[in-house]
Amino acid sequence: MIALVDVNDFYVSCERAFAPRLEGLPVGVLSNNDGCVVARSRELKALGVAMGAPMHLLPPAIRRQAVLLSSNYALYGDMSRRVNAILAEFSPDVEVYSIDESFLGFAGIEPATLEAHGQRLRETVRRDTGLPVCVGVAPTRVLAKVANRLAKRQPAFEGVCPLEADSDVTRHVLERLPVVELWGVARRTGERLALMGIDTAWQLRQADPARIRRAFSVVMERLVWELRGHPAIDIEDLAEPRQRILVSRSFGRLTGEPSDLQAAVRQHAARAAEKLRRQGSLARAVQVFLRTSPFPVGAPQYRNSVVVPLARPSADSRDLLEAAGRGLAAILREGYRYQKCGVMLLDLVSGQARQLSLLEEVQSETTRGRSQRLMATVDRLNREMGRDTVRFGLPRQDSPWALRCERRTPRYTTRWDELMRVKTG
DNA sequence: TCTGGGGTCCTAGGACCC
DNA sequence: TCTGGGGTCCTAGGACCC
Repeated sequence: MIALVDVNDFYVSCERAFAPRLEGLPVGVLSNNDGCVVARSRELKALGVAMGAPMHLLPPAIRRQAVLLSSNYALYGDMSRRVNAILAEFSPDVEVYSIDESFLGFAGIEPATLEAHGQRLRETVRRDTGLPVCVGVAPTRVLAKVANRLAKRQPAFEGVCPLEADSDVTRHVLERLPVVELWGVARRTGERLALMGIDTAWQLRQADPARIRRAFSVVMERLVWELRGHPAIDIEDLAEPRQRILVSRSFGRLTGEPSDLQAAVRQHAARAAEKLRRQGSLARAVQVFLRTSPFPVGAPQYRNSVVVPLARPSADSRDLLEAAGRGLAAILREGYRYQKCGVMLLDLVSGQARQLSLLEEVQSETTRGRSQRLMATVDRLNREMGRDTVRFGLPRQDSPWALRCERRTPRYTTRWDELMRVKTG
């Protein structure tokens, strides 16, 4: 059996764990730039605020009533690590799926004790972190997702719901579950399934896998098997290095200044390079993209991207920034007001098992060693002394592309200075 | 004035080769 | 005048997730 453990309204629950006065209030957490609502408490959902609703379009009455906070990723990331450390005590086999969800192998646990095991897990997480979690247990990941949803919505389960592959309960549940509520089915696929007369999860389970594969893809076929209780989905091992690394941001306000874009692209490239080195990889190409805002009606639109191959695989910020700068120069057009740009590192290879190319041999061991030591020093200084202690190029004060986050709560668990301010201020 | 960010997988179709 | 066909590799873009 597989358990899916999921923190209820994760970002909101993290905020509440440190500010109990938020309990019972309609609370929302906003995306970068305080743009959209990306997490909602039960009370905020009840007010009709949709996931992803743009903040500036919320009715004034709701904005007055609700507590809307900027996102505090340092806090959420740290809380997530704490939760997973606890989960590891309940299973030797934890797959971290996202910041607020993990799959646990529950093999070898007596079916009769599954529920009690799940309840102990819930209580431990609650006691040690203050966060509420729900647990769904089933033979496959897709069914565990369904079970988790039940655990969350039906109070009778008290947060833990086991679901067998073949039972009257399972059939009853799947018959009432719209197919678009399933993990892996969204609007587009839902529309096409509806044309085939498939509206519920149960109908999809009963469909012919070969037919589903022809009409859609192997992904959808696996979903059918999973619904029947046959495991067909492997989750990527999160210990595996990423295949691409992306850093992108919307600007705090639109800008057409080439120097703004250059500064932003350099910063994104530097951040991406840090992520690259953290996972011990080298990149063979750098992609740069930019775009105008799709929202203002009538404003001229432009979006473009370019891939710049590197002469040799590199994790040196100087190489990556240089390539990103060339890429930007190739696609930047004047006369537009840009909303977003980003840098993606592609074609990643392991730093150890790197293949030597002819070109690469030209670079001496000495040069390579020097580059690695320099980058290691930069990363260490930034880690120990704070982000941006060392950076490439000149900092700019008050740049238009700086993020807005006016409503962020203190980083309680990772910054002493901010914690002290809470206590004394 | 203000509309997120970072990933994955899969497929279609073009480029290229013989 | 007639202008192949099949295989492989790669990339862009679609769809989805949290």
